[in-house]
Amino acid sequence: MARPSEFDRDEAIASAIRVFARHGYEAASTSDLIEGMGIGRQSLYGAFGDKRRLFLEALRRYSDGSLAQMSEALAGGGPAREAIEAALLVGLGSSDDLETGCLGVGSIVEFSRGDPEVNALNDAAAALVVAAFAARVQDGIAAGEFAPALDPHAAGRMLLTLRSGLKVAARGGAGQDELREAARLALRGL
Amino acid sequence: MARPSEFDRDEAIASAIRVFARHGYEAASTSDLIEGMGIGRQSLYGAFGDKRRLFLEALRRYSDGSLAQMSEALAGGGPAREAIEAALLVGLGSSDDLETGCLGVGSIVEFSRGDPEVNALNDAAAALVVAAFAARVQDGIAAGEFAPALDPHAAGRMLLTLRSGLKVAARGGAGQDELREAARLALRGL
DNA sequence: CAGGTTATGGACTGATCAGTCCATAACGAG
DNA sequence: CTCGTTATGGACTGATCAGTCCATAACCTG
Repeated sequence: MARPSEFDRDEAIASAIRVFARHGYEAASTSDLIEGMGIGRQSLYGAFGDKRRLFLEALRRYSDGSLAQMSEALAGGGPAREAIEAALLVGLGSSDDLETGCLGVGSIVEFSRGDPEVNALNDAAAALVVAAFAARVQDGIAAGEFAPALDPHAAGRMLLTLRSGLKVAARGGAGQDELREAARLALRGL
Repeated sequence: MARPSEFDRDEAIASAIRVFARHGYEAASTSDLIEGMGIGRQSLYGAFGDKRRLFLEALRRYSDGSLAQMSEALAGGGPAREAIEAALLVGLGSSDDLETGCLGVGSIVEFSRGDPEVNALNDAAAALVVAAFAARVQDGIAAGEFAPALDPHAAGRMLLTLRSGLKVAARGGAGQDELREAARLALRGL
């Protein structure tokens, strides 16, 4: 056969996610990526195509991981309100770790609606997050925690919007306590 | 004396705000700025120093204008809830106008806490917005609209976070109706 | 009208960008 | 051990970047 890769593809993408999350797409140079991923230039192009395709793969994987974290939080057994609060706050990146950022929010802010493939990834991810929130809201209504008149899907969209705001606040330096208090206050409406 | 400028400085900055809001700081080239502002290269450097100082001036002016818009909405005579909802939604950029963006959120996402001067501008702007929200919340408590136990300052921070989320949603393509519904739902907690 | 001053536009610069080329290295199959 | 195949690293390319230089144009004061 042939010479095998010297790097682990999953680890390399995880590193690329960090680089893109820190700098954004445009401002992350291929040299940043090579250094951050610990691979050679030709390996990057051979394994991932080009910077854009690497970014799309990183965005897809980031969204998958983020949804998994939130789903796990939402699956918690306690009251719906507490599970939703936990899902809102999971993986935000504390003030200890100022280098992290959200690839989803970052790509929306950077590209707006200008890139069809980014749109498709973000739209799909948003639909899944909204659905996950909506399902837990529905549970809460059934359990008598929330008002019966509440529209679960609309509540889900509000919670996604709120989470975007929390991510911006976290990236802007807000501490864990401020974020939690903001989440709690907004959740009082459910 | 000397030859006078052929362009209006305020209009040029307003144009620069549009260019930076659309592309972000890094991705806005000096050629984009020159074209968007309708001035020559040397005029840009002569009048504004360099790209970075132009950006800082644009960010300052954008924040001033944004605060003015929100203050005007908050000063509306009706119920506090309606004024706050209006302030949350003002100037978000509808789906008709997909080119606009928020320089404040954009700079937080792009720079995180990495640029001290950007930090200072954004921190000052955030404090003013939070204070404006908090004052109107206080009014609402006094008028019996909101729960007396509500902490106005914490509510103000939540509203700023919510507004950031709404801006991300707007940039991601959300329509005016979705944005309003999300704002209303989150406001039910006050 | 003349002279000092500032604005303007176009050519230019060194640096950096994403992406390619190519010689070489490392592997499995025979 | 040898050969075909794939991975790797370093040099390289044309394009674009932010910012500068300079000759010229336009204005106000005297």
